[in-house]
Amino acid sequence: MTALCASAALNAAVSSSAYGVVRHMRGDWLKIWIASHPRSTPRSTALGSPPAGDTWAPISMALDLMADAPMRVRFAPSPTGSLHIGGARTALYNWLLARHEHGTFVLRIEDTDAERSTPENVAQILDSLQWLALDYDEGPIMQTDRSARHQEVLASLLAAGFAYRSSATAEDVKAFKAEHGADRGYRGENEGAGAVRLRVPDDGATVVHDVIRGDTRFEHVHLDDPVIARADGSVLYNFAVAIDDLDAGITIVVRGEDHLSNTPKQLLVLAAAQQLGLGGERPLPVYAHLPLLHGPDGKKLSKRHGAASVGELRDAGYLPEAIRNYLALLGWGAGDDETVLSTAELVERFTLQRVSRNPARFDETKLRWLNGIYIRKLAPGELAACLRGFLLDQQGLDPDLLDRNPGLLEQAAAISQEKIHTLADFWPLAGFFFGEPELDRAAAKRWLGADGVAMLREIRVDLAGVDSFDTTSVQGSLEAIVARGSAKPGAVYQPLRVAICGRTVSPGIFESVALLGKETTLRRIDAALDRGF
RNA sequence: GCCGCCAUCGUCUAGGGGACUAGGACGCCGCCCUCUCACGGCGGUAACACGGGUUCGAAUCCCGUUGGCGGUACCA
Repeated sequence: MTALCASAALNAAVSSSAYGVVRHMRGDWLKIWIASHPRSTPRSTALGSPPAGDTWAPISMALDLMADAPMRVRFAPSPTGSLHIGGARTALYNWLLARHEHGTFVLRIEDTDAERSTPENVAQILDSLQWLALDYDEGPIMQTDRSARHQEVLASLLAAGFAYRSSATAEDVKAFKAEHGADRGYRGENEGAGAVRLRVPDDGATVVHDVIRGDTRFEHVHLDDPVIARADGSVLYNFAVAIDDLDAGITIVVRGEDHLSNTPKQLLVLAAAQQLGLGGERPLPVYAHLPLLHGPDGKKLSKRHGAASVGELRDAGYLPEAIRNYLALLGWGAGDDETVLSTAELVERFTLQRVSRNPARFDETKLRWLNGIYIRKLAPGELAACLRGFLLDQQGLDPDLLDRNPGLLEQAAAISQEKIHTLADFWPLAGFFFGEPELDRAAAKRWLGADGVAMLREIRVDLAGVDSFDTTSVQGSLEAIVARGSAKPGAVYQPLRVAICGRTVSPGIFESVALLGKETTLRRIDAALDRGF
């Protein structure tokens, strides 16, 4: 009992040191927030009495550990597909935590599923992380590279009787439950051959110390003996993840809530390894299970939900910093009413205590809004650089189109900046600066009727007489037309807009005409006139 | 089925016994600005899942119900 308390306190102290969060100090005892939800009512403990529960640790022990137990976190994606938004959010939270605490961020690739893991997926995940600017300090550790160590531990577990070989099938497990009750965990026999199962004791329970959810208790009697290695000896997730986290010295495992139910199995593996002295002096990690991300319909996020992967977000024209900001807000809040937070501010303010327990829906409209904010924050030159990369790499545009006229992209970017929400919005709005636009028939019908054509003739005459053709002079010329006629401003500007860009929407008309230049503007007016409506 | 997690506006959230007539942001609606679209400004719409209990007092603590989600693979 005493030993149990001490080891729990040890864990608590280590994890606490990792965040540097100490709730209370009383005498020789220090209260740590990990064992119950940080925002829950503190457990009452009489002054001077021995600490109740496992939220208290001796101060001396904690201080010792704090000194040399820096936080180590990891992100461990499985390369069975591209990096999805949920994975990106998990990576971001780990990264923010590591940077906030000056800890270490380890990347591990969980490729033990040879059937579904591919090098292409690994490359894509690495690329997505790099694009999001989530840099790691160690790794990538390939899980398959660690098979020697896995085999070593597996053999020890087998030899010591913590695990056994069994040929039991899913049907056997079902039959067992039919006989012993649906809530009774499966227990097998050592057959000396077959898959390796971990032996779960019937009595007792494993408690997951979760810094977001508090303690979650899993009664052993309900737990199946988990299969930890295939019949061919290759190890499975719940085994490999536990050993790898232990060996990497991970102090806190931050991952999706879908792993919560698996955690007791991993803890049981860890406990067995520790009893065999296979983990050195290292304390076990504590856990933080993040709420899941759902699609707009409340279902699990999938390919059907539009931009579900980081690559698709990139193709849709979102900026990495906007994505980091938005993803951070999905399950975490700064506590005040701030929603626009730069990455530096995120690092500064991020703590696990403020992570929500509720699942969140991925809603692209808010991301669009945030992305617009970040686009407007960019200097025109920076925006032009972003646009150039996007148009060339994501949209496969011919570089000649952009480079034919040096400086044009930056100027077009400058006058489009407050009108676009994503990089993808730019070309439909401002592509007419770079080549002949397509004419929108509805726009022509509305604005290039008899009145429009007459107005266009008048505009053509006046603009032909403008010499310097900068924004100011163009504006003066066009406003003069409005002033001397009885037409509303729109009756002057819209026909001209449709003539030069083919549609009713464009950047400011004065800026657009000036940037397009006198020659092109007049030519497009003539073309519209010739077309005859 | 079993085991577990979760439950505040349509969405993301603030809230942790009295400060709640429940705050902010996105969206939506209206007005202002205005050459279009945007941007910006102002205003509005809209939520404590339900039922018990504890308490002088519950969005907040407890229990139950309902609902959602996850796990239950020789996947991760």
